[in-house]
Amino acid sequence: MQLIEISAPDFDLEKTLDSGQVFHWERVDNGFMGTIGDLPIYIEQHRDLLRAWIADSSIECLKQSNSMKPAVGGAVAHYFALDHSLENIRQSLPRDRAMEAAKEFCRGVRIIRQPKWECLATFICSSMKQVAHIRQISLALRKRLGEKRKISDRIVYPFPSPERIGGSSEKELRECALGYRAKNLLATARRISNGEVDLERLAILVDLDLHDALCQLPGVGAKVANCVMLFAYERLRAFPIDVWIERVLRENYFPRTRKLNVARLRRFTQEYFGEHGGYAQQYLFHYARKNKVAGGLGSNPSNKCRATPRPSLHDKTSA
DNA sequence: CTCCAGGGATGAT
DNA sequence: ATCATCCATGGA
Repeated sequence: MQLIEISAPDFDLEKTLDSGQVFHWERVDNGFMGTIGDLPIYIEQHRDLLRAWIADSSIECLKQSNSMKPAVGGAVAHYFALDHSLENIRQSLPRDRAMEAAKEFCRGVRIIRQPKWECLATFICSSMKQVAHIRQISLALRKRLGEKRKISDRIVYPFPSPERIGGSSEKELRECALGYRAKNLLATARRISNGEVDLERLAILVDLDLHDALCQLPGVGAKVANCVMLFAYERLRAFPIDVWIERVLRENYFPRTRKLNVARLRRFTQEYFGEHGGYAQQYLFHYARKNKVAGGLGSNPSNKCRATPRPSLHDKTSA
């Protein structure tokens, strides 16, 4: 075991890992066990300091660079986006009532930089699933198809490659509780593993083109594309609209608008929340989910007393 | 038991 | 273009 310390002011590890953007970190002792890419790692936060432990076996793989600790420290800092100026980002967000409450609640929450395939695959599995179950699916996939790694006396499973998932079967994926999502995950994995699509190369595209390219993949629509853009492609303007966020937007910004199509909602989010809209979205999402409120008036998602049935979400418009 | 979940694809208006 | 329906599965 090797300890690396990283300075991390204005950062909340626990809230960040619990905010529904990443699904494979497990609470262990006073910290979290997980992986950054293929690197198994255990991380604790002590005020403005992160303490990360990696296995001695991981060090062998990194021996080529004679400066192993700075490399790992840099990888951790990059993954958690410790370079984002949350002060500037908060400053750039709107100052309405809902946003202010979310900002305060989400102090220290960062949009992390996830590996592209891991993020894409996980969000393909996320459709019509609660956060708890997405975590369960991620674990099942990693246990079933991932390569077992040891750190101290614990075992972790990095996310399996496109080749590994593409080389499995729909039946095997269904056994990971993916249901109808298995077909989509398999098809997308194969498009990537056979070289038809290169997720790294898509990074050169501008937002609109990246959004279109991602939506070509089976199981990827506007919402998942925006999640992947935000969490894996550093597109901080991307604003995924799921059922929670749709409720938040309706109740806070369009309290009594009858006909509010998704195109109009999307136009509003892009203009109103601006260049760091993804942060606004994540803060509003996490605040609403953790406090079981959409608006500030104690309304909640399981409210049975709404006058009209909640319209279904068809988020087809381009970002 | 019922209801719903960080939706997408498809087919009918 | 917009809307309805179906798709598996498990937590609440």
